[in-house]
Amino acid sequence: MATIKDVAALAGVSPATVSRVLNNRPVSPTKARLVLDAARSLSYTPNRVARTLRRQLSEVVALVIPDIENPFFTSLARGVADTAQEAGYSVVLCNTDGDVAKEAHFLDIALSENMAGVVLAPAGASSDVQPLLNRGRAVVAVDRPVRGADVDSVVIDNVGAGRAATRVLWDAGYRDIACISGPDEIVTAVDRALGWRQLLGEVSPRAIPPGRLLHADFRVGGGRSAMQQLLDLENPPDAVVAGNNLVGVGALQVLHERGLDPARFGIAVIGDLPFSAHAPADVPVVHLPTRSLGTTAGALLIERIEGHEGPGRHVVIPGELGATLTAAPG
Amino acid sequence: MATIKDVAALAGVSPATVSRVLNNRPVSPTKARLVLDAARSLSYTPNRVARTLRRQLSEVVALVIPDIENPFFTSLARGVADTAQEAGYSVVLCNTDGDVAKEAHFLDIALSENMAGVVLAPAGASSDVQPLLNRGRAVVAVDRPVRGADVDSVVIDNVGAGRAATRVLWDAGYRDIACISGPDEIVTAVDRALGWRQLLGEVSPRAIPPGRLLHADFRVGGGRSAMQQLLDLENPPDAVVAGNNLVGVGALQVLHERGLDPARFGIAVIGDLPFSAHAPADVPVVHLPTRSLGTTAGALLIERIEGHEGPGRHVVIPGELGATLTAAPG
DNA sequence: TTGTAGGCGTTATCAG
DNA sequence: CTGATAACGCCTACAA
Repeated sequence: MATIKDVAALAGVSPATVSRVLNNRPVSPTKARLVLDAARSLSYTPNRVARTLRRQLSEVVALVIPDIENPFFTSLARGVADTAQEAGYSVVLCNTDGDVAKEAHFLDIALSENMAGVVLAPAGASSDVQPLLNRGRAVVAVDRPVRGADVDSVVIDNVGAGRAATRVLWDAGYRDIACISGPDEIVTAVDRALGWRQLLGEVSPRAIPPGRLLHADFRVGGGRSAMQQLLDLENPPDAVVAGNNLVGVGALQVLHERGLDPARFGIAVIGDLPFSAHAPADVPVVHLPTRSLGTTAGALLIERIEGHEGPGRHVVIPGELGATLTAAPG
Repeated sequence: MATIKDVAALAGVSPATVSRVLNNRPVSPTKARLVLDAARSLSYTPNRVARTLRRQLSEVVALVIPDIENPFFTSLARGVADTAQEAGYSVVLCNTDGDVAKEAHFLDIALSENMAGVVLAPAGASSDVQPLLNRGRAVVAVDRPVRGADVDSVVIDNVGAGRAATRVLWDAGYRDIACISGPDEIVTAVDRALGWRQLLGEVSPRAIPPGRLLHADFRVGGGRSAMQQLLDLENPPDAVVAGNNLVGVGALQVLHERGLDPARFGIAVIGDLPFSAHAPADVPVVHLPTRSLGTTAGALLIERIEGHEGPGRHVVIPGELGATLTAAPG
């Protein structure tokens, strides 16, 4: 592998001059040309490890997410990558699998690899980003805030999303609306359930019957078992709000397996149904602009990397009622 | 940030000894304890950049894929990550978006970051992995082979998958079976179409009518427009083989929009339908063991990293006829 | 504008 | 078993 010295030797200049050319520092055009030619003929690539060691900062940023198989996060990832790449940073993706230990591991790697920044979609109740912050690294939380640290965050208006999903069912005439939300240590799940409860409190004089709120795993399997549980009740509800996209898929599977038509047993989903192969008409969806979530987080991160100081900024992005067909023409 | 020197000073030993303790080299138990305590109290983390610079090899491997939003690849990614992590390597994911330039960029990063290896799902017709190989880095191709370089590869039996999908339709009684495959510069697409053509040639005396093979984009949109095109023919086919999972989703969307029942207009999909919210009965699927694809590729990569020499090994994994419901209970 | 030299944090070599 | 020292490849004062 060619080093900066090899290039210098071939070009007949000092390594410092080569470095200057490569970093656009003032160098005489003659020598610049010499260096460029030499570099090309040796197919020289600067060693990023050495550069990072010296500069104390790499041009890589990490995006740490809890579930790479959830389209919510992959779409978000696209957003982050677009923004970061435009600013000259490469994004590497780290999948924590919802495991706080793995998350800690990746945060540690980001630190000790001298990465410029981290966009973190926290896996659990708390994440230790303090070492990163102490070293002056840029950190942005996305989807869920990071507790105990004043970092920028970009989140969905989850209460609003919960309200919207519930309202659409109420307006359609359903009067006993259950809610399958996520684990109660996840704030997004709590907030969406809160929105559901709020809206019902406003529109309905009656108290919510018991057993109407379920905390499921935020995955297909969680949605399935919760839905089964609801349908097996003595007096099942007549509609349900699915707390996220995967829960929605699971719930729809169960409805379909039991021969229940989504147009009769009401269902509204918070988050777009991924790769839906069927028409949207029957299933109202609160569209969550995941891509924007990502681009916004990416933009905040870049600003921090470029030196923005000050207290944490908190962006809340609203969802909007829309159709199911997200993976549609394109 | 604490360095190895700080730890050495606090423990009253030399940096070399600290390094030895941290790397499990023979050190007297007394000093080892001293070092460990000092390290803990300074919450010392070895600087990976420096370590990598010195060792010329990091403990990170890259997984380079063309479409992070395709569940085929995210599932594969899980497989690679599992295997690699077990062997002590961290996996970072690089999304090329099907863009050869981006792919080249990430390969370059892998090289100049001294990553231990790369699992590559090639984006296009050719990928330049030679610089990696020249430096002795481990490289494994997955999903598609890398042309012009003798690297290990793990691929699906695409011809077999094409045959299986076609056969199930033929056996169900369909006699005019079209095929929507992918771009003809992608070998997986070509092979699946080949399987389709092969099987029809064997079972049917008649020639295939014109316009029955379409090369679409391997995404939902591609499946949609191809399906529309087929249905708009003067004499449309009575069944179709969808060349991959996303094309299958697109084709099913169009069928549904036009009120065509998949049980009457036949469709078989190569690859599991992601997040299907409906019952599998109507849509036969050739299940592709993506996770195994990933774990196998990961295993080959680790072997190479650990020093395995010799010519490229080529693993072909068969698909199997199965049900749609992949995101089901669990 | 250019070159020399030192150091980023770690590990490997070589004495002791 | 342990310590001093050089080197990994690069960048950046400092000096010329």
